[in-house]
Amino acid sequence: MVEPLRLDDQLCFALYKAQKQFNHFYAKALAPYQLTYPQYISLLSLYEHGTMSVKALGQTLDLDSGTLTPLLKRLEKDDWIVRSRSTEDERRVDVSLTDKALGLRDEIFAHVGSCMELLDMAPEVYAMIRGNVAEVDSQLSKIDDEQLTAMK
Amino acid sequence: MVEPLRLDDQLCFALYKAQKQFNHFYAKALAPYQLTYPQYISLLSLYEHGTMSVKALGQTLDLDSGTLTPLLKRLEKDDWIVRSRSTEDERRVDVSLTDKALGLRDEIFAHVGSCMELLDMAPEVYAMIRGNVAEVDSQLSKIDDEQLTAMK
DNA sequence: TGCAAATTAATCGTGTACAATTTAGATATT
DNA sequence: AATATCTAAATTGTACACGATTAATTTGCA
Repeated sequence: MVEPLRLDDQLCFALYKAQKQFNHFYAKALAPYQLTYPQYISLLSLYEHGTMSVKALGQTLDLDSGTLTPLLKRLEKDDWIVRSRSTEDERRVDVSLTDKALGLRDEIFAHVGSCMELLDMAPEVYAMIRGNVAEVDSQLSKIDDEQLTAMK
Repeated sequence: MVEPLRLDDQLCFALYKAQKQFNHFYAKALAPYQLTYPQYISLLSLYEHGTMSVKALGQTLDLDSGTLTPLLKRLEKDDWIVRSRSTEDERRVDVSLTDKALGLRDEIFAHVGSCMELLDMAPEVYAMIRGNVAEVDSQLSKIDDEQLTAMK
């Protein structure tokens, strides 16, 4: 007597689909700048924190060097960022914004901001849902890997 | 005077991170069965709807053949599904579950169900958040691609 | 000082995603 | 029937994601 798992009842699936919709939304919104969503949030983090090591950037985005290294190389090729080996600690690679990136900052913020208005959602509702989703993230992160693997 | 976009204020980023946490959760929960999350939801849809064409399966998951074809080939190699060219319409490929998949159905549902309890979230809260996220998905899907590209 | 342990990026392999193209088969129209 | 149109799946190319490994440095400590 096992409860069947229906796809549309599940939070994971709702998140999975919504995240893909956002990806599509940003693909269109960012098309003028030839940026993907992961590239865009990398720039957002750099706008917010300034020059950072790959490690530090990865911590703000929950991404490791296996994802970031090729992504940052593409951003560098398109002149959004510069990667440079730190002189004080040769293990580190510092990522900094180019003049192009700094110059386009306000324009990108304004453009994305106005695209966002098409979502037509009240700020309080938006913030509430964001908080709920962040809470789910937080709860999931508390689950120990061992708890899950020991389950079997 | 442009409003700066802070990463942690944004719904898209909360969704992005929560979805990745769920991926990690399912990677561990599904490890005994050697299934990835996209493979798992493909099986869920087949458990729910029975044999389906690649097209129909893709419609339930919002995925196209570019993603599904290689994924289904892997599921077939591991004896979860069988792909067979339809006789009535030779363009179609029908996907059906194997005896292994049908035999493990209840066990998988029970196992994932008990892993899910570790999330420790009240059913009403879970359902409320799922509904909110689905609503965001729905709102995003209403935005015309032209509206966005015309924005520039 | 000298060397083991820890840290940081980069690399490699596997598995999605998705736009765009191709191929084959079905359907509609003349 | 012949051709154009449409449809389904596969293929190709680009870009993440992430676990695991490797290489180069730095740090801790005997």
